[in-house]
Amino acid sequence: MTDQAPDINLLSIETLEEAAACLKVMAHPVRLRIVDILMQGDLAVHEIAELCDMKQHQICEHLRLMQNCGLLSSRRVGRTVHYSIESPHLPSLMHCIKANCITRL
Amino acid sequence: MTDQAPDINLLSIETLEEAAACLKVMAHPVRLRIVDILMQGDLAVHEIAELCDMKQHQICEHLRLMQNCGLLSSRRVGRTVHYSIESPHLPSLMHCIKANCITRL
DNA sequence: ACTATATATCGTACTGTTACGATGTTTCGA
DNA sequence: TCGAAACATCGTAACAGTACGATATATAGT
Repeated sequence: MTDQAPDINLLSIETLEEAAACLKVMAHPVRLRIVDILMQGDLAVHEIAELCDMKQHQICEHLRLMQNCGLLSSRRVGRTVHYSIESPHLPSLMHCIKANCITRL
Repeated sequence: MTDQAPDINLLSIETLEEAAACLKVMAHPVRLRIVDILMQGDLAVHEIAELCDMKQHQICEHLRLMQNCGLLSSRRVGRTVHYSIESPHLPSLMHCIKANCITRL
């Protein structure tokens, strides 16, 4: 005989997958740094690349990934493209990550 | 000539990687469900597996992963093993995830 | 028009994650 | 001590994420 599992409120599969997908996007050191940088002001791709000490095309891909999720937005300024925080949730999420994911969660 | 990147406070690589590793662990729908369940009370592996509608050995691996990170702890009770939240940061992180990663971040 | 700068994309190789069946270990009760 | 239940681990196959060089597109200045 198997004991019955207790009654518990479950989040729906869709909700869980949505949250997991969001966390997956944030679960990369370079993308965390990009968000942290953009929270201090909008910047062009080559400036972000310089601050991250990485090739531009790598930064591009991380930016594209985050833009596709609605986390970031971009606007062209002459030859450069400036990225900025788009999601209003992103700063509070970032603060929470700093508060809870660092020095051994 | 390349314009200089502005002066900006950067989180260290170690900090970023630590935070990313923590997020990676949470970035899975089943593991989110397990944490959500355990926040409502400690349970045995087979009960968690039943609630998640998954095989025991899959749940075991997710539990082990989270226990190895210090997120969960376990104690044996007769034939069963009960898992519980170990990290004091986990509940607040979970609340933040629910608040900021759902319905399109 | 031509060139240099800035950004974006593509194909591919590499690496890590996840699922799954099979097998091993621990504990309880007959 | 034997069998069943509960939990854990292993090997492997499938899959996703990442990095990298090469290449493409867009813009400004000459």
